[in-house]
Amino acid sequence: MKTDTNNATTTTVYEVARVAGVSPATVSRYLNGTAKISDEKRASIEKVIEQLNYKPNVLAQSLKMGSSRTIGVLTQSLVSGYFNEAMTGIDEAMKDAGYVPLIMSGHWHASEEAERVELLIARRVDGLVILTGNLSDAQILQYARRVPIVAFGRKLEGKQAFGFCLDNYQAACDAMDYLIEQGHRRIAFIEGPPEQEDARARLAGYRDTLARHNIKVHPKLIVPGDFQESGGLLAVNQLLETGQRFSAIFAGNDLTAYGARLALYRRNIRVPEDVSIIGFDDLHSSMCTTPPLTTVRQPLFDVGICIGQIMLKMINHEKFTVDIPALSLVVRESVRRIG
Amino acid sequence: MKTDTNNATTTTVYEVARVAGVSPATVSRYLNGTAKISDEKRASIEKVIEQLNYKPNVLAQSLKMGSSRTIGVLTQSLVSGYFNEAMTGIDEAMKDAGYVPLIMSGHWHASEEAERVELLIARRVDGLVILTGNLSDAQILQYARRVPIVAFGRKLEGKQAFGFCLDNYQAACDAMDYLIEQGHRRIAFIEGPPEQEDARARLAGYRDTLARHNIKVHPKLIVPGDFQESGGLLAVNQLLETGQRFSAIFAGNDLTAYGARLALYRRNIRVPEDVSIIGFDDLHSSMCTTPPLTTVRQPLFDVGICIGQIMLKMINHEKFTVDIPALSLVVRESVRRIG
DNA sequence: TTGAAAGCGATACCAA
DNA sequence: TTGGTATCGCTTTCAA
Repeated sequence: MKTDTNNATTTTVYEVARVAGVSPATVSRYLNGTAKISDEKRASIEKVIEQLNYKPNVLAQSLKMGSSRTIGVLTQSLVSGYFNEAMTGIDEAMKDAGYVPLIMSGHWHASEEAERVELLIARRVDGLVILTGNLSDAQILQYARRVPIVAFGRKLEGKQAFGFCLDNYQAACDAMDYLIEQGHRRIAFIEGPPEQEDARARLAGYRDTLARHNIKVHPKLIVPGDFQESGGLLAVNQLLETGQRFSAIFAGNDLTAYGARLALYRRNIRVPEDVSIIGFDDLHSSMCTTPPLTTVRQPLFDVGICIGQIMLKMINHEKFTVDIPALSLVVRESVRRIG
Repeated sequence: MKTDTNNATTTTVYEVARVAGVSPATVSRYLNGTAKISDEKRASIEKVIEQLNYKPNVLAQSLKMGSSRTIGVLTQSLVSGYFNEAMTGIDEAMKDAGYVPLIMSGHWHASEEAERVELLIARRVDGLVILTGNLSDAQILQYARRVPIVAFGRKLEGKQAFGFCLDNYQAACDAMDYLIEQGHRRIAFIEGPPEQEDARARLAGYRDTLARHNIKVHPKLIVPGDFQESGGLLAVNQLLETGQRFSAIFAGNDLTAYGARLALYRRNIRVPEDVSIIGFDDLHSSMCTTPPLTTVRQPLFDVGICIGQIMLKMINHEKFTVDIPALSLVVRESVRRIG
């Protein structure tokens, strides 16, 4: 009942073999270089392939070989500069090995993430990359029994599973040290979603560094955010409306910093003359904000490369060691020395 | 010589059938609801599937059905907010129909694009979406003989091909009308890459609108850019260094506007008090620049939805009509009324 | 309603 | 070096 989608009849190894006067096995051997072929047949096959514009059906190959040369990537947002920088690295690291990423987004929603993972597995991806998200470690380990997994944004070690994260805590400490070194004492902090490990680590870095410098942690200076611009905007409004005094803001991430900066702009509070801002992530656009944002650089591209390399090793059952990329403070112009 | 990648033996319809005491055909029928099944067998199958945690092999299904339920998307950058907003729309539009996007990037390089397209076709995607890029229309039409194509960023009409673009020219005219209405006469324009149709259309809109208002088109006010922040920065530097006078800048796109804004900031030129800026694209972050950027909104998400819907129709050989989303000016705070 | 078997397009083993 | 053929996991006639 169903008509062919493609008008042109697809050419197959059989077709090529027939026209070239050889067996399909030989054509396959030619394609994969699996065995020596007489020059005569080789020439013939080459000609026919050219002439018929034959392209092997990857689906059939995958089925037969038990490997789709595809690796599934579960991201949380197709539009996030943060995730997409990592995606680029993954793609870069795997493409030379002939792997193609199949990307799906879980939108930070555990049940949707689980659904996507099942979809990816059903498509027989050779490996799975999970970029943060809300799945439990137990669930991931469970999936790892079906497919090798490398996760980013959580520590994980298992039979076919490996996960790592960057040292957000240390980087937050460094950022705070910098702020304090620049003379800031009353520093506001805009949180990220508490269910995200990274967000908690940054907050911890904030608190601990203050404590280490014997600066009182003022609870009113810690305001909730959501890692989005709107959260940053609201947070600063709240800070201002409740009359807090602060000379600097440590935003949970760059997006938050953007929102915070806008809230300040609205009230004619200058950055960095009146208030300093420091972010976290170093999104591409942070280079061009007004003023350019001082922030913590997350080397996401390198993370992606790293993920890809581990994935490759795992797929090939090779041992691997990991060199986790380091976070670093990038000083631009949104923080001013005071006092 | 090669060991199984997956430790667990994959369960198949045969396995399920054997355990459930039915034929594989019946299991398949159950899976697809292709025929009535006795309650008894149905229950039995259900139980076994559950117990064996059976998931159909999509690869095998695809091979058999001649459809991979995958649609290839050729984008130009994995990190571009511009493209990714469209991606989201495409994903949204197609996922309910069970289609999954397979994304590859051509990086604005015709030969790489061609390579990716071949890869996508080899994977037997059911359809292909081409987001702008540098392939020739002829090449695309050629590919369309093998797979249905919908292209964005070019007008195209063919047997299995359809392409559309947004009216960049008209939107550029609108933006210019707005600037002029606000009293601006000396308006600088930062170009995009001339090989991109959109860039040319915007420039044409700039020129023509000026002409229509009997305002002299001053060649020195038109400076090259590259649709990146750096291009915008350089362009403004050039403008300033060659001593041009201008009260407003029409940036070829938002990224360019960001760079331009930074160049101005560096020289203590205020926006919009001293110079107004208008962008094009309305990237998400343009909402939060300082000041928020007045720009032309490209409804990329809607474009994505539109692309997805057309794709679906094409795959199903249904007629379709297209309602091309409109561009619109979004007035924020980067343009000031003068004179 | 059900089962047997052919076939999707490739690969690789076994013989020759 | 080559060819014949079984097989990957599934769907779908065709018969029963």
